[in-house]
Amino acid sequence: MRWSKSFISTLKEVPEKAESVSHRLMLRSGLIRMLFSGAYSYLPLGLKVLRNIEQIVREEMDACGAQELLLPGLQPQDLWVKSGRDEQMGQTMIRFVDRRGRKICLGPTHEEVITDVVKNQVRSYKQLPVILYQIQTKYRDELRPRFGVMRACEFIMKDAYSFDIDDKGLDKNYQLMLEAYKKIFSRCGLSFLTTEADCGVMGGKESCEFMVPASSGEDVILHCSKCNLTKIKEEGLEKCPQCKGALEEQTVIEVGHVFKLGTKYSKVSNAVFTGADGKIKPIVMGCYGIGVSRLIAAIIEQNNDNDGIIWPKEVSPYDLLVAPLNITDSKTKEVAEKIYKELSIEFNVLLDDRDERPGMKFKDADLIGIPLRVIIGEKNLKAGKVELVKRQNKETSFVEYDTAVSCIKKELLG
RNA sequence: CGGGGCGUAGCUCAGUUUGGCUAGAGCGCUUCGUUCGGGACGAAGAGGCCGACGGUUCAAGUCCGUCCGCCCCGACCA
Repeated sequence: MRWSKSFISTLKEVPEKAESVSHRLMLRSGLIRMLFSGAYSYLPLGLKVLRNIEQIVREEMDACGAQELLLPGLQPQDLWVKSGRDEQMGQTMIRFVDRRGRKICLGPTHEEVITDVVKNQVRSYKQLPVILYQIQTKYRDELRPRFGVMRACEFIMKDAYSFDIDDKGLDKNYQLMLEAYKKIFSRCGLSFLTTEADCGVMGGKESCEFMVPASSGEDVILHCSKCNLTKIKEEGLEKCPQCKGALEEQTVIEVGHVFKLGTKYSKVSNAVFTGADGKIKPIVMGCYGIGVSRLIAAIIEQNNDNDGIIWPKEVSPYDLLVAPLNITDSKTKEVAEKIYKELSIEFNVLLDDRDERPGMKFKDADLIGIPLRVIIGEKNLKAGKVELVKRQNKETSFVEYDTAVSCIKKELLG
């Protein structure tokens, strides 16, 4: 992509309304724009990041045997009345009546719908176990949307559901998902903690949350550095209940939550199967969520400096930024174009071909945070060299420009 | 929904206390020139229903009322 033709628009000044680091940087680097409180447009750069995260999620889900499907965002309110969650959801669920007088809602989550789908397909124990997942927009009329995409009324979630014949099968799939989640968050460049959690309106008997330590987090956990116990903050709790060690508070962002649901939903909607023994039993379920859009904010919270975002390799909107400092110099342009064209075959490359001053290019490059950049300047070119800079630590190296392509390739693959 | 803050150019903000001629600055944008390794400089331009509606007044960005929107804290939240 050529910057001069792209829809990238950066902001020099800090938007006053954005308080959290990630929200500010998302606005400044042109990832998102607000439509109204709680609803955000993803601009091309932001969408690239979103797609990269989705890709990681898909790969890890597929790797553990989960199959992707897509459920409707529109749901009959009736399903929620049956599961007993209609009242529980309260005003968080967006409801309306359609022209035929049908009571509809915009899905805040999909346990009811997936259970309905599965119960109509599964008859026998031979069809189990199965794990299904989707990546989809959820709608929640939040009491208080905040911090940009951190808590929005419309957001993207990966939700997976496992279906087993018994608790033993559920335990196995639950464990499988825990491991997949760890891989996903690691690939996203996050350091995270897991904590036992309350099942809340989901119901079920066991649940685990994935928490990303960050100053703008909405939750607070207590961590014992002695025995590594981590739990949601409770009033009155001063010493570690396990080893009596000191507890530290840490604000965190919840990026994932997994639940052992058991038979809560299968019982009410009669999702049953015939076992090997000929007996009819309810399907044993688990559900597993990741806040995909929220992950972008969490990643930025943990990967930034005063100059801007520092994208982890796998989620970065581009692999490489090619920055010719003076586009009107023919040699500079020629070398930049050559590097750009040759590397674009294999990688996502952004070419800053704007006729702008170097200072502006450096500032923008730092802000949008592409992990690696190659700077082509007249002085170095005269010595036959171009400059490679890593965004992470601004580490700089010089390479001969006729071998630049292979050097960069090596760097990108390494 | 309770408490607090704020709405003036694309962005950041003056101006409102004490009403007064044609509403300002910086950045950004357009054109020209000089520049060119960390958000340059000069010149000339474009860009505003001062959130909306109603009231007070000879006169409202400024005072009063209602509404809308945005941000923060709280309650709430897979």
